[in-house]
Amino acid sequence: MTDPGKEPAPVLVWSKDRRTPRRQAPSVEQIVHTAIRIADAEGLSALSMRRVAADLGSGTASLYRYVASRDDLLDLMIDTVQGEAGPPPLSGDWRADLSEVARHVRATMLRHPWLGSELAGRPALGANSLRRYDVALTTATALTPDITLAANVVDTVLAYVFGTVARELADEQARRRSGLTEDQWRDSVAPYIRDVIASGAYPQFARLVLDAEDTGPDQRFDFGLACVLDGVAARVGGTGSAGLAHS
Amino acid sequence: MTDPGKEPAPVLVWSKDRRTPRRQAPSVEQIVHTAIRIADAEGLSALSMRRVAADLGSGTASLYRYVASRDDLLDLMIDTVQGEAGPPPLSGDWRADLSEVARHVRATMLRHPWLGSELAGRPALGANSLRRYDVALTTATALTPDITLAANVVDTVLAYVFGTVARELADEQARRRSGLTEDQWRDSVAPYIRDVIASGAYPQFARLVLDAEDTGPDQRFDFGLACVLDGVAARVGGTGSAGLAHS
DNA sequence: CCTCTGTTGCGAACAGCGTACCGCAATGGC
DNA sequence: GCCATTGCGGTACGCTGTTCGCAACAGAGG
Repeated sequence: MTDPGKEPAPVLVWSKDRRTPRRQAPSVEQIVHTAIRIADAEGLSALSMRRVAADLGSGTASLYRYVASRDDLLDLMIDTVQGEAGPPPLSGDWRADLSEVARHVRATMLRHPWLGSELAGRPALGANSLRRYDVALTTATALTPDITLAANVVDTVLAYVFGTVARELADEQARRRSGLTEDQWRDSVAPYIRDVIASGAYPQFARLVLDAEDTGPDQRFDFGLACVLDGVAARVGGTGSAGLAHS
Repeated sequence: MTDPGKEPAPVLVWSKDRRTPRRQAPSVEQIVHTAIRIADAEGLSALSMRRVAADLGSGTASLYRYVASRDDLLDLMIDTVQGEAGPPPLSGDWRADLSEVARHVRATMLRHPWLGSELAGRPALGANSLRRYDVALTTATALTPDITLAANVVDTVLAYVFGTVARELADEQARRRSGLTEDQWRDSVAPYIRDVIASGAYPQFARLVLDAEDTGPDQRFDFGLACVLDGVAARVGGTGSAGLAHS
């Protein structure tokens, strides 16, 4: 450690190595895949440009040759992930097909827990997102030829799916952010919930916590989806376009 | 402007003023309100601890006497905003009341565009959020006494609301992030959409863009909400507990 | 084979972030 | 009028996204 970093001192020619063996170009796909891997494994907060570059073995600034900004990278990650499972086969039965689309979306979000928070503030205009949307629209046109109505149906179903899965993910996300283990987290939330119940200000919530039989997230999802599809069927089903009648 | 910021140069004793007149304590409420104002006006990206402190006229480090971290501040902001409108009056008609709750939630999210992205990754356990949830549960118990089922109903409705409004906000959020004006944004999106349609790969989406009559976000919201409530009524309405029958 | 030129990698620097430490000034009690 | 206590906030650390400009290479032309 003889006087580190004070004198640049032109090194002897023969002692300077060829820096790095000139890594091959990372390419956009590699960057995006690496970023997705990091976000999946360690959460969005661990996803920095420096980190991606390090995992790729390249310099940080090099990434900007392929991706304009971190924001663009996130958009690319989202769209890549939307396309990772092929489109589901369509049976022609609109209800089964829309269910399948919904389950697909949920599976994608659960596989990539960062999707929920990231998708919230962005319009999904990527090629894969659009393909998914187009498939969903196709299934809905089996219910009604009116494209406006079909879009309303698809939007309703997808909104339900997104909202539900976002809440499913919220707990795990918060725990991860806090850095606690699952047990520590439970032990830190439990006393608060106990106080909330003991306060008596939230009687129904208390009843829910104490009495409810937890049916598990899958059943909850299926229940809500069934409700939404029932409602769509009731409101759009028979008629061609009387769907906008109110309440 | 004589050589600004180059020489610290110990100032003469009599020229050093009493620094700052010792501002009064900011208090948690003031901090949270200031933060909300900044986020509402300039977006989440403009919300930094330094910025909040500056707007409050206090030192940055002082905030940490009242708020443990930026993350805690965000949680406090969320819960404050959830409580800013009193609970809606309950009529006893579950459908009208649940609609009212849904409209309330939407109004809150639209008033604070940052709520969408922030709420996505957090469980809402604050006092005001819990009160809202409790009110929603109460309205649902008018539909069914089964608390588990009532919670499923409420979760379904709220998931739809959250998902829909999140998408409503997404466009505006993206535009804001890009820093473009509304016109610039439109001009930058339009050619892409044109290309997408011209590609022919998304026929239904193309049909939607070209043929659909835009009914406006309010009507879209009401349509989806009516669907969800229809579905809930169909699945829970008459029976007491047969709600989990599938598909 | 050499040189010249366009492309690409990336070190270093910059502004700004959240947060921890701790000296110092103002305040309350005597 | 003095001192002990309190708590504000300047400063600093390590991190972030992003830019600039040079170094190193590839391929073409002589």
